[in-house]
Amino acid sequence: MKVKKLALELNYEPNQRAISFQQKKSFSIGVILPELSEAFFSAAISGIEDMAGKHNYSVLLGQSHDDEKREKQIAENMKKHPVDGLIVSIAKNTENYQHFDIFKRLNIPVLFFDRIPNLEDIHSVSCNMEAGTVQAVNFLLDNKHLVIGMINGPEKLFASQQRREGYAKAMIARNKQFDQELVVPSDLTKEGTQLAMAKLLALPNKPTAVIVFNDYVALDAIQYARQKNIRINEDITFVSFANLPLCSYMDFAPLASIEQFPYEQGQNAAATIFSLLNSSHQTTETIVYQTIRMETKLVLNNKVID
Amino acid sequence: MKVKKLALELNYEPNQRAISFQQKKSFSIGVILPELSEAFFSAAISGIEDMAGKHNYSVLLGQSHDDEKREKQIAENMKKHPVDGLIVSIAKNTENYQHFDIFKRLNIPVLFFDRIPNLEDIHSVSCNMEAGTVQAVNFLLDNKHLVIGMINGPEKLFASQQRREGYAKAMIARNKQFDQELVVPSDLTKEGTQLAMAKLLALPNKPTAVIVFNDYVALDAIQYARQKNIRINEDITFVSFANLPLCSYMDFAPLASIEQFPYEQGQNAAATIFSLLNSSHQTTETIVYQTIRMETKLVLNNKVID
DNA sequence: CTGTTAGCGCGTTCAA
DNA sequence: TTGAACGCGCTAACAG
Repeated sequence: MKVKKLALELNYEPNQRAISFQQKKSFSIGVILPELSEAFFSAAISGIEDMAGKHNYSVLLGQSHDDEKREKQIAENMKKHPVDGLIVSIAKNTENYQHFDIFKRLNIPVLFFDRIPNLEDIHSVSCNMEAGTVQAVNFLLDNKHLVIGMINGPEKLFASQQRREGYAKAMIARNKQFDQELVVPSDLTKEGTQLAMAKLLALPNKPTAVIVFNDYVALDAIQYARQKNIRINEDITFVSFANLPLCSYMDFAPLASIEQFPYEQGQNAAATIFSLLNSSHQTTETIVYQTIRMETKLVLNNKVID
Repeated sequence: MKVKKLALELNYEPNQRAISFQQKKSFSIGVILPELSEAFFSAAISGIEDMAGKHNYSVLLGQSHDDEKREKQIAENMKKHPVDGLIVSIAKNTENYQHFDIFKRLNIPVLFFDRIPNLEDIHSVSCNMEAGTVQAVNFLLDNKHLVIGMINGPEKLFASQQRREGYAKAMIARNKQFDQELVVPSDLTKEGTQLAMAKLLALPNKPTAVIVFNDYVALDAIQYARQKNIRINEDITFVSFANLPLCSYMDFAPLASIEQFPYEQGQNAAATIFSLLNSSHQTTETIVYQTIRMETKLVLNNKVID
């Protein structure tokens, strides 16, 4: 107590750097995201940061710009720093995950988030996109749409596979025929999306509704359709993923969105990392891989002006 | 060379933690922002992160959610970590800057960014909002608008003072009368903005153009005007600040925006911090405070659909 | 030029 | 219960 009193008097402050060094802990977790300026990811990091704050942890940020090389370099940086845990949303072209192997060797947990590799022996937090797509299809079928198109993402993305899978399963579950031609991929650029939309419109059985990979893609698709004088959500109804907050200010936005709760997903990811950090203290021999699937929710875009 | 060879063989890797400890450097800079999910800030951090990467530095992120208490706590965290430098965009209600004083004592440079305190002895990177507002006023005057309203931000914000100042100066420079009543504040919430818009519309000399604090506020103002059956950019023209990328997808958005180049501003802020870090090595007796003002640019919102 | 050592600030351990 | 000493991994200073 004498020490404590004196410590306060001299306003002594422990040197965190020394503690980090000695404890072999940095009290920070790394987060690697493709693009911070996308609403989904900025909401996610917001959730991660808030949860980290609650655990008195800091967040080290890296942005891959969807570039595998940059992603590798950031991972390197995070390893050097080093972080106690890592949350990663992989770049859209990343197919090699070796640059995350070192973390396993160093006993630093890596948790994949949203954009997850299609692997078994990893920790992950993501949305159940298959179920989400089923929700979308059911919504459209319930609204008497018979021909449903889909503008999907790049085929190698796990998220694209899940959407396709959900689409097919939902149709079959409702005793409808699943037509391959109604699913067209986009590379997520405006041009790619326009091309995809053009393909759908050129089909003999032109769709009366389209499920789109995400809201950004939806806006491009809608823009293209309007240029072709198609009445949005009348001639063709759009349903999308993500639910951008700004959609409520738009006159022509998807009728409904599959909400993925990025903020909550981020919180969940961070919470999971912290639980892994704590459990890794114990001498658990076998690693139990956390695969957390969060449910999506179909929400109508409530237009403020109608 | 023998050592180097052996080091490679054993694939020895230096322990960054020990280096940090010994060198008293963490090779990371802290960034405190009010809200990451706002497009402006997410673009800014993108620029900061990219610049930091070039210097092999990491970015430690904190989000104040415009809460002074939270801001304080994050600053505390950053100090403990500790970071080598700090970039801060202050919360909108922060009026006390004492929680940043400790950094000065620790010889850790603090650079204020965009939301800057109205003080002399600080480093800062921000936009010249006064000049930006002059651009906006001139644009409107050139387009034959005689009565120009302004929905400003909270009056104690430096950014609000600058806009007001710019408005007044621009009018006087063009030999027009500056009418106080045409400047109404909003607390930046939707309700506050609607109230402000209502005030403007109730004036005897109703404005034919309105300069709005930022694009988010503009969208609320426009929404309110539309509900009153006012034709946007016909009955009343809107000019705003920030230039949200999604505006190009909207049918009713401000006619023009004062672009603030958040990404470049972020890069600039980071570059400035690094120059401060290097210069603080030398035994410079007197601190030269960096006050960097970046110029804005008026851009027309090019509608893709017209 | 090469090899050795002190010491950074903490927590832990061991001795008193 | 209290206090002294050690060692984490590195770099800088110093000695050979």
